Amino acid sequence: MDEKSEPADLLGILRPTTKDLARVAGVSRATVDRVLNGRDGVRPDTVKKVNAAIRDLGFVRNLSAANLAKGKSYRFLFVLPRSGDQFLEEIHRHIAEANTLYTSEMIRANVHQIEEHDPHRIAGYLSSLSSQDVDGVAIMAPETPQVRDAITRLRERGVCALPFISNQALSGGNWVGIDNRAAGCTAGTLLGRFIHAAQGKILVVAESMQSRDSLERRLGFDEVMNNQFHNLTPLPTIETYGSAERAQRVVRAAIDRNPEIVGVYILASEARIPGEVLEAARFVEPVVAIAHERTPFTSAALTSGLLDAVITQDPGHLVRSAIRRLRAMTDNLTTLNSQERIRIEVLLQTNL
Amino acid sequence: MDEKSEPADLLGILRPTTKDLARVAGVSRATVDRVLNGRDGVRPDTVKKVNAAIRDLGFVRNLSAANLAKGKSYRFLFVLPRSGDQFLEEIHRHIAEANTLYTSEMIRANVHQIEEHDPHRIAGYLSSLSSQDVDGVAIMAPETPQVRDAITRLRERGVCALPFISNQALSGGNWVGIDNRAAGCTAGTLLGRFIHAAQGKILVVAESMQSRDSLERRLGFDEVMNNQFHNLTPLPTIETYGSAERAQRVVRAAIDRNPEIVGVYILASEARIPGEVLEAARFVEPVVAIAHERTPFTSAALTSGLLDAVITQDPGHLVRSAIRRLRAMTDNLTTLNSQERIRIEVLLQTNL
DNA sequence: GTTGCTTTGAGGCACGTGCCTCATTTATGA
DNA sequence: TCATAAATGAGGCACGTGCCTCAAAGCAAC
Repeated sequence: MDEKSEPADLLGILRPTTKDLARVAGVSRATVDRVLNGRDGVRPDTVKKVNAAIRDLGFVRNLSAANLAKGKSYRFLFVLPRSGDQFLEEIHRHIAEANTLYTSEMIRANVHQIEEHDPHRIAGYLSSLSSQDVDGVAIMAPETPQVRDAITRLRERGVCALPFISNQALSGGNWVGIDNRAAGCTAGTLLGRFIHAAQGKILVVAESMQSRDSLERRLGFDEVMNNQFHNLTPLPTIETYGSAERAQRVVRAAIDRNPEIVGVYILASEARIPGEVLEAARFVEPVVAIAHERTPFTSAALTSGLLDAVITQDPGHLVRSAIRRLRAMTDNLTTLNSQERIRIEVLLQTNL
Repeated sequence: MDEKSEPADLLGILRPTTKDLARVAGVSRATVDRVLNGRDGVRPDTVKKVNAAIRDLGFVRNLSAANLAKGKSYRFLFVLPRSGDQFLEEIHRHIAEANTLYTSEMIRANVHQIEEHDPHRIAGYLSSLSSQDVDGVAIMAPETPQVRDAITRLRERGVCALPFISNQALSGGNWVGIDNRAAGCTAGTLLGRFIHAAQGKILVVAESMQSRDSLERRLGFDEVMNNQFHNLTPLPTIETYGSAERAQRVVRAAIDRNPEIVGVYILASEARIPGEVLEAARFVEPVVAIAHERTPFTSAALTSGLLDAVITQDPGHLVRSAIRRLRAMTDNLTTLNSQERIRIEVLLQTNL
């Protein structure tokens, strides 16, 4: 493997076909086909013979040929919240890009937008989908029992379902998004080490603590704070519920109540709303601030010095990874899944 | 695009074929074939008619069918230095993994190892390759005129060449690896902000400053230091040349000469050699240390506290990205290239 | 009008697999 | 032993494209 291979190997890839399988297994191509595609009416020991041939020859189905024969195309659907923040806009843009990118591979990804805070409607919509309409669905939705059940039933109907960005507990590693606990830890470590004050309090702002993402980030953040930075005291999470007016009120109040604030951690994926409040606040002492997701706002805030670091996941990578994962799931290739870890990126003023 | 598409769209992807092209353009399939594959002997206005049909129908060649018909497989080659550091071992492992992952797509990647410090032999080996043997080559080699020329000639012979991890100036963005200047900036910012001392010196250790990577990292690092951290003075780069004995000597000497060292930046991709010297050094005051690449050594060093941050690029992602890029280049799909940016990852004790 | 050239058409086979049908063989139970 | 069912084989068509041959048509110069 490490050494240069034989020229014969470099010269071309001659892979065994179903004909070879039939020859080696001593059966007909029809029987090979029955085994390969799991049709019944084949004696167990015949199945064994064919499987042995598959193993011996190292047969791997030629997906191009199979897809061509089946006239197969991959129809994927992204179910996203309607709320139009800057991060989601990027996601939309990258789905459109991915469509042109993947046309030659017969992949088509559509988008369905849905009210984020209505689990019933999300579940209802998912229930309306069948394997007739779509091969795989990437779902970005808060974790609720309804959604969880809808996903389970969707899978039972033969549609691949992939939690997207918002984690779902049931997924068991099979989802696309960052490890939010690790992201919270990263935020905590950077904040702790960037702050030079002997002690002080940390303001923590989220959109809502109902989402699993925020919870996990806060969990990782607190873990680091408690273990490593005893001089710093994180305040209870302030929730904006996506409202600028409310953000203005509650953040302002927290700042007034706590003059010893030396750091700010914005958990929310839309940092603009709490960010603008902070910008107006003008702390007496310089405050270290960290937020999530690269958006026009956070990029500008890094440059201006309002933010000191931004922890982000690349939206293009998220989209393409989801598509690749859905395709792999559709084709029953489990191998790929472990490989598509989404990386946590740290943006600083100097590496934008 | 943002709204749910018509059921008809979801129900299946019926894409125009060359037959449709022939019908719409009012020519035969043979002529369509001549135009599509750039054969000559077609009148200019006939070409125009076909191209108009391609545009009107939004025709995109079905790559699966084309590859099947051509019996095409992708034969790729990774040309890597022989020096067996831990980072390269990971690369090897991921190439092997990628091979099983991509078999069903008719992709095969081999490895050729070569003496890193002999540009002549590298150039000679590259010259021996032709499009008969291989479709694309990912090359990890220091930038020298010989190698540069060999790459140019390789491309002229119809073999895709892709600089891999080690940048080559000529590549013009078409390479796989991180932005090393940005990585150096990241190192500088983290080091500067992690250090709480009022002032001090920074030890900078590289394997060799002859590689473009190291130069670019140092460039970004100095930029940040000069602009933002006037209290810190980076020392001239110490080179280990990959020798533990030499590292021991020169690093030790630098430490003895500069008692005011408050930070260490290890540029080299193999951090183990200088790292072990540092470990033995036992500074009087705690020193902030940053290195590159996740390896068993750096991971352990983060956990033990020897290192405070590791800036890394995911080897699996590098390998898979290179393969996808080579395939796109082979198929003349330029779109993908911009999308395959490799992310700089920051590892801390808390997010391993 | 003839010759010689260029351009176009018609048709077919191949790639590897999926999915049919129909005939034939083999095993099972009465 | 025979009837019936289960298992297997033989063969063919389809998918969309690449690539080939050979014939026919168009076109130019003589």
